[in-house]
Amino acid sequence: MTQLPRYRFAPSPTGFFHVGGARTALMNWALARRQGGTFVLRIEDTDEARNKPEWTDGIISALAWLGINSDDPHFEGPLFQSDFVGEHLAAAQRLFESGHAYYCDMTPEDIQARAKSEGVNGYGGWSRDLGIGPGPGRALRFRVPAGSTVVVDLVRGDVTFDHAVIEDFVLVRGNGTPVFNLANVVDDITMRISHVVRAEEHLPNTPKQQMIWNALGHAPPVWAHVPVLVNEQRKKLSKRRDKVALEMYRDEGYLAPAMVNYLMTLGWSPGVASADGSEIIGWDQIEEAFRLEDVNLSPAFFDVKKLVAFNKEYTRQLTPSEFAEACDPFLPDHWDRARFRQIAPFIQERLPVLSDAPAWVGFLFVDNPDMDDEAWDKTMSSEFAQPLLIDTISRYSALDEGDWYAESLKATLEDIMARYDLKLGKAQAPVRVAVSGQTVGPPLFEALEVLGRAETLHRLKVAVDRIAG
RNA sequence: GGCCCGUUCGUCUAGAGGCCUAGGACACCACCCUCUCAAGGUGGCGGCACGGGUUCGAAUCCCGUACGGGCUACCA
Repeated sequence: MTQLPRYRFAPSPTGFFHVGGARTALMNWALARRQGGTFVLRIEDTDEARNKPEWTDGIISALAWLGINSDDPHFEGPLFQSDFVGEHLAAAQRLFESGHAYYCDMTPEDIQARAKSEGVNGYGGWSRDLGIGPGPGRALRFRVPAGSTVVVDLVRGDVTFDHAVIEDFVLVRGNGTPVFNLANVVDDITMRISHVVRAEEHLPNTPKQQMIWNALGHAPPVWAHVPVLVNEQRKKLSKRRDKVALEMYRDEGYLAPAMVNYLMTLGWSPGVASADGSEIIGWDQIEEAFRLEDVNLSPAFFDVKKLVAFNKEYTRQLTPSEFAEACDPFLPDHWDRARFRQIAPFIQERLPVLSDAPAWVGFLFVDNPDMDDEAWDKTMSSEFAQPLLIDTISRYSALDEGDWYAESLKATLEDIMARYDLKLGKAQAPVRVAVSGQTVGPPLFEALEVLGRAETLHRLKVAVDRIAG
């Protein structure tokens, strides 16, 4: 009987969800689903995290945003490492009884002092044959045997670690609490995890964990260590230096499918799955094509510029109503949503991120648009600006409300500009700045249509007065 | 310091000894299109870290060097 694969994702709650974690979660998710297996979410909850359940909620909602839904049949959890302490300790006891572990009464200070006086590095297995029994303050250490461990890794191949450089590491602290490596392995064993896919930084832990698996009488899982994500300095993305919180990208209006797609292209390529050479590829195809064997070995730079390019592409693919709805959370509450829906199609293919929406169309929702002084000076200093605006006012005034449409507004301005021997590109500039306060924005005439006759004429007059004054 | 991992355009990658005059995507530049900005089109810039092998032939295999990274807790 072959067991269905069980992938586990084990984030530690820290108050935000790291984009690197998002990527490994996505990889686990793709594999678990394609193979009909399970994605197990196990929270490595520390004391601090246990007192802050909102941290865990944050992880779950971040995963849901990515499309990893906890009500999907392939999803299991969340389970909490702290719920398994009993198993951890039972396993420790077995390890002690079978001789794979021994008690040590040296404190970290003792070890340091000893190492110094003996001129050695680290612990050195001083208590391993002393036959010390359990007791307060005594740590349980793993008896690392002679030899070496080969970690068979799906992305990196075989990696050999010489036991000579692995200390007799601690399994249970002097205070009786299990340590990460033990807890990790025991959790995975009790949950019958078959595949451990995680970031490369865990690779040095792996031989220790594999020894525990073996000592407990189990064959180790399939390992896969994917490269870390780095910043432009090629350092691992860190909370302090870099923008790593997935939530921040979500809150700025990056689309989840864009983020998912982008994250998956880091260290992996859809290859032939993408016939036209584009890296824009849907989740279904990712799920179908993703293979750990194809993951690159070197760290990948998290490039926000490219993320933005993906985001624009995904934004464009939205239907107009989907787009308007997606923008909604980023709009001030008092804005007229019907009016926004009118202009939305014209900014849809222009927005880098959804949170930019208010800046693009804000002039349509306020009484007095903010005037960009630089834009004003640059545009209104031309000699044709004032006369052209005056002509525009008079010709636009002649238009009835019933004729106040983008096409007629455009035709009228084209008529005017001919007299000044201007191209539309030049002629529209003073009007645009007068009305919106900016040199860039949505298509002018559509915006004027939305703005309305009265307000447009008012703003044009204000501008003429300002030039005169 | 020790152990481990890595190194193809600026960035993400394709590339499993001849298909490579090293392909694509993002970025950048130019031109076209165009009511600004986008989008789209065309073109351009730009790379196998270095040195030795192996081979008729190496981006691809081996060794070394350099550089980068990760880990080095009774943290997780």
